Amino acid sequence: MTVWDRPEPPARPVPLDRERIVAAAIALADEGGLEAVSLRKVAARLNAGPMRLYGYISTKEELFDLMVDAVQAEILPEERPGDWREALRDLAHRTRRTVLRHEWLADLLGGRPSLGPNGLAVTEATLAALDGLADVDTALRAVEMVSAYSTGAIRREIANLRAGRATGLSERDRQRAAGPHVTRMLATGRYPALGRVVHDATHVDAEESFATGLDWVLDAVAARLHRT
Amino acid sequence: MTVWDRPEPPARPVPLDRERIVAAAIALADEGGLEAVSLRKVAARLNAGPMRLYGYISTKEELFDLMVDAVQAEILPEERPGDWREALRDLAHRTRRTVLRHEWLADLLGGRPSLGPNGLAVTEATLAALDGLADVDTALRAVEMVSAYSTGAIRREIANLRAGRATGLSERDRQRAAGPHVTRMLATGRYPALGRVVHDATHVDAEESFATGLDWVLDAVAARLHRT
DNA sequence: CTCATGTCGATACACTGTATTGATCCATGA
DNA sequence: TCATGGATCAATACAGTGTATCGACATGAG
Repeated sequence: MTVWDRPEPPARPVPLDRERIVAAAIALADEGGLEAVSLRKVAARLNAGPMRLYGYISTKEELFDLMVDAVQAEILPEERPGDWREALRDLAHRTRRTVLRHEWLADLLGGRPSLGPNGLAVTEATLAALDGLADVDTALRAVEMVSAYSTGAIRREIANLRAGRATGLSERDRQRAAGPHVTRMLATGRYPALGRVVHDATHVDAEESFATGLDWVLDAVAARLHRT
Repeated sequence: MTVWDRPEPPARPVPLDRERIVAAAIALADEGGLEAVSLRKVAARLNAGPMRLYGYISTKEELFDLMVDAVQAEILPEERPGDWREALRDLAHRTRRTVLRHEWLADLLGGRPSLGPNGLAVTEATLAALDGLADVDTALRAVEMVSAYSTGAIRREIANLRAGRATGLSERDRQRAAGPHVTRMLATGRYPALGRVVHDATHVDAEESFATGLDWVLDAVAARLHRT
């Protein structure tokens, strides 16, 4: 058997690690949303068979967990501002911007506890902002409230954004015209208060709306802090 | 051809409507979570072929929308309490209890705008609570903030509940021991504030935690109302 | 050089949402 | 009364999913 008869040995498989796998999955999700992430496509992007991934993760959910933790690194600020209020505000806005960069994050954030290193670091940073300003119980309550508001508000923002994209209307148009369906519903007269709002509310862009709500929430925190 | 040769005519198909379809889907979701809802299973529960459903809905997402709207009826109170604060609190707690009855709702609520009749009715009821107490802009901001907090907090509660069920630990144990993984992470010393909280925080059950956070949020609303 | 070990990928399975297609029914017009 | 048109429904089909199983093969030890 000469060299010419023998086939080349199979290419040594590309070395793999979780980081590479997660990066590929995130790239897919950034391009086509969460439903574009399939184990087959992730593996294909790494020149590997689908089953190869099961050495590094044991379920697709675990891949999602890793993805969330990876992008949560983008939330962490380099330096902590001195003021607690500024720190909390900054964290909330960084979270929002991160989700805007990775819209699929809205589908996962809050869906499971974030126990990865970066997820814990975000919680740590939030708690640290209130360090020494309140007893642990108050601080915990405050952090939970702020993050509940943030994730809820961000999720709605993304939902509206997607809905707007689907109907092809701009955000402004959607609030006013609200689409033929909502217009018809309002015409029934069964939603008077809602009708007034749709008709009279002054439009504010999403970031400002988020910021205002956040300010209210932070006011609530401030009230409890100073009471101590 | 005698009667004996001819087969019986095929059973007239069971009449179908969206209500029946949605009810079947909700039953499936209540039993086995959202991922237990497949068009095939829903159809089977109604003695119909899968394709039959496409006369009533044109996509699975639409079925989800209908499911959400259907259970949102459970949120609406029979009578509106006089006090705005009581009204908002009641709506939030009703939302929470509804999600606890239908855990899958946590995965959908906030994921898309709720534009069905009941979804709009919930928004209407929330807005109506503040009617005449503030200008439309303030009222809208308040409603958005309260509902962002509610959905965010409820979603986290369900997430924790599921995680606890998965590890078999009770809610109390999870907060203290937090599982071997978190214990190990805390031992690294990289999360000092978090460590203090896990160690020192007094345990409160989920409902009380939700109620407290909600009170803070409502305080923030009150502050803006009286300012007018 | 041989053998055991453990890793990798092909195959397979049960299942998904949905498009297409063909049969079967009812209501209508002649 | 019969034929015909149109609608309704079920069967089949397809491309894709997550994951279990298992055979082959390269690599390290003896």
